[in-house]
Amino acid sequence: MSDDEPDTDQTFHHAERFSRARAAQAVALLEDYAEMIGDLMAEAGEARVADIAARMGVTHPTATKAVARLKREGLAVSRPYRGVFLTEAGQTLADHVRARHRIVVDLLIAVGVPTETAELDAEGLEHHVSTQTLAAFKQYLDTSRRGD
Amino acid sequence: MSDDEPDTDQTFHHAERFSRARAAQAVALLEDYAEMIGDLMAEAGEARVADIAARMGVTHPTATKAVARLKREGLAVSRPYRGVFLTEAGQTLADHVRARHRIVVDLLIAVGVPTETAELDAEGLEHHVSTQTLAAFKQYLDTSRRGD
DNA sequence: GCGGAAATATAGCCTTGGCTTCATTGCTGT
DNA sequence: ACAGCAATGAAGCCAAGGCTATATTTCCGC
Ligand SMILES: [Mn+2]
Ligand SMILES: [Mn+2]
Ligand SMILES: [Mn+2]
Ligand SMILES: [Mn+2]
Repeated sequence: MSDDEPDTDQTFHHAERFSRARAAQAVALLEDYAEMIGDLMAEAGEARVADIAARMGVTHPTATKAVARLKREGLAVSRPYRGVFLTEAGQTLADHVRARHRIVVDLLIAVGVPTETAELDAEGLEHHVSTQTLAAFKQYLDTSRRGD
Repeated sequence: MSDDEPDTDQTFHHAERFSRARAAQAVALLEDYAEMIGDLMAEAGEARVADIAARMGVTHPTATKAVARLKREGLAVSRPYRGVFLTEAGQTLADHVRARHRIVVDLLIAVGVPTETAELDAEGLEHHVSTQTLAAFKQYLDTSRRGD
């Protein structure tokens, strides 16, 4: 700084903000994989690595690596050459993520975003929506549905 | 899949969505650094690595590496032991990112998110807001400001 | 002018999350 | 029963983005 630091606390707030965004991003992949594995189990009865990879738009080894991380974090289990299954914790996460995803899409649509665009943007957006923001979204959808 | 692939195109749409989210994330850091360097130049007349690192909440070598990537992408220039400067392209990006950031914060507040929370979440959210969504946000803010 | 402190650069390490290539296993049809 | 193909696993490469530790340069006060 050119002068004697009149903005030390502002700098701190900036740092805090970026730090939170990085933290959110760090769990984004786990969230998406958990949600998707839950979807596949519900739709097809099982979640195979090949299906996971296809839906994520990545190669099988990449999906396998992600599954390994899920297992390490206690969110999934799997036996060699068998499918992938969510643990209790994984299922809970999947359900939460799915619900949040839907609310984010609905809010985007409610404020005028085209449906297709809302679906696309929500996939990245959702991971940065805090519980407070999610609550505000719910409230908004509720009151705007009621009184129109 | 258990049966003969009735959802091939749905799988494709999923993959497309995740692919877009990954692409957005890949440029998020460049966007934040560009915006911040622009801010520092406007506020202090120059952007030093130490200040950039402090605001990003990161160590100096990390900031230096990010600046190296900015230079590689043609968004910034710098001479050893001197400050960092945005190129024409970098300045354009910074301005665009700053404007988008503000609109995202404003929209969050407009739908009922507490101000402080809006500031925090926007830092991560913004990078996944497409031009279509941004346009919808602008429109919403405009009409809700006009007719209340 | 110079010496010490602060800023900057450099080197090297780690994890994440992509990829390709190749080995191994499972499944399925004849 | 088994041959061959599909699915999975294993190994190893790369870039991004974080870190620590150390070297170098600049700057400022005296
Ligand atoms: Mn997502
Ligand atoms: Mn999602
Ligand atoms: Mn940001
Ligand atoms: Mn921002």
